[in-house]
Amino acid sequence: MNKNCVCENCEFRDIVFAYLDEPTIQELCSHKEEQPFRKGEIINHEGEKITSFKYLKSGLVKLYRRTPSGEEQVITITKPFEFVSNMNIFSEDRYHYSVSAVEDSVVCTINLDFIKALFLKNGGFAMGLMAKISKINDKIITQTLDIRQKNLVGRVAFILLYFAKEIYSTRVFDLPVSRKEIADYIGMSTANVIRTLSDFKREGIIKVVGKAIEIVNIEKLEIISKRG
Amino acid sequence: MNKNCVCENCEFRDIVFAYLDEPTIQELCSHKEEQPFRKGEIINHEGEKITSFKYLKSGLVKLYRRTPSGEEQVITITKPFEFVSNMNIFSEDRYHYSVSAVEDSVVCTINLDFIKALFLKNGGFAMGLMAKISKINDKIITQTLDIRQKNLVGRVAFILLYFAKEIYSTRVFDLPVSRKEIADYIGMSTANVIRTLSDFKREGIIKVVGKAIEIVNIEKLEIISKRG
DNA sequence: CGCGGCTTTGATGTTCATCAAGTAAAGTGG
DNA sequence: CCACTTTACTTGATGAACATCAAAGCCGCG
Repeated sequence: MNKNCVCENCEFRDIVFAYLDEPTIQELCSHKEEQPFRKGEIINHEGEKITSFKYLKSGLVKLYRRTPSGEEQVITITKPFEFVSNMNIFSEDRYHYSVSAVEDSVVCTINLDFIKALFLKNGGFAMGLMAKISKINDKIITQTLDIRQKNLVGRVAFILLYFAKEIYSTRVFDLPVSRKEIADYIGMSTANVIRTLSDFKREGIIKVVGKAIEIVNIEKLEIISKRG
Repeated sequence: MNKNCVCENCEFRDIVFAYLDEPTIQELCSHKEEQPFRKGEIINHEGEKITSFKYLKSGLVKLYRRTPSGEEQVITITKPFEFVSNMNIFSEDRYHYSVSAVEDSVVCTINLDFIKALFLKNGGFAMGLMAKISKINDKIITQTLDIRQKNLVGRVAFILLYFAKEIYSTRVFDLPVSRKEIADYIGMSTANVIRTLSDFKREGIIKVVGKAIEIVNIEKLEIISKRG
């Protein structure tokens, strides 16, 4: 199984596994495997069979699907302990969406049958997991609706604020994705995403050097995002 | 509680309550209340406290929210046994979205604490409910992504097919919503929804008289929806 | 039978995608 | 480590798609 079982310090315990007693956690831990992924690697693939329960321990991942016409639609980009690949483990036997690492990431994997058995046995665990998965689904739906409602500049502002506030908690960060991926995220063309970033730069709202972003005037960006 | 407890014939038993034994179902039934809603009435309101578990027994409902700027965003329109108001009963204490009846509807209501207790006690029930809620969330996300990817005509075609296939299972039906509500659903302007319907009519793909719709050439509509 | 809301259509303008062409950056093989 | 190749980024010009505005028709309801 895994070499160094450091589940003791895992944030996840507080969230979903809070209801488990020590022996169960030990057993869970012995069923667990940690898997590292490099930036760009695919964690799971649309259509693949779901055989394990996975959650992101560290890094950053992108949830996406491919449209019939072959383009990529980014559904969300999310950080540790939001196990986006697992939204339908109880309702489907195959993944509906793909997940890939947009930064070097570590994923913890537990046999799905083990989790299901635990779910059946332990009501508190079941409820914690249900709450967590509902929250994630809700976040995705809300974000999608928020984006849909905005125009181009509003969307770009929104996504910059999302990275700054939700993901990195700092006004200075490196974009983890390409301009095209941002475009696929907010449903715009790549050219116009770049154009809008250039506009923001010209107006002194942000500083951009390649992937490096600094939000200079966050208030203005908030206004643009809201008004958009 | 309720006068005539006809839960025996409720389709819901097969879905979520399949795991419950007869006494529990009887108890559940005695906790249940049926509530009728007229077309247009609000079933629950964004921001309201969630105090009960609700599911749609008959009719048709619209899940929506109001944007900061006051416009309505329709999230989905759905039929019985897809209890859309309950997607976050385990993760939030207030509704994030509003639900209203777009046709005369009957909603079954069960005290939330009772459901939660059952969820904790009965693993099978918990799993059934989890699967159901996941499925609904997934359906909403998939539909939103499908719509987002299409252009105007594709979206209108998609929504007509949705009513014809998913909701009414017939090529001839009455639109349960106004043109504006369709526009709010697919994220387009009302005028352009109407224009597109007129175009379809002119091309002989559909017949439209007020709210009455007949899909004449369903194959063509499918092509438009897919290509859109 | 007249009033108000929903629907319809045309005209106009804005927003945004697409195309093209050029530049920078990042791999890749010798 | 450098030349080469490829991929990502950038900007401008153009046109298509779509929203908005306005005016008129329709329909249900008091």
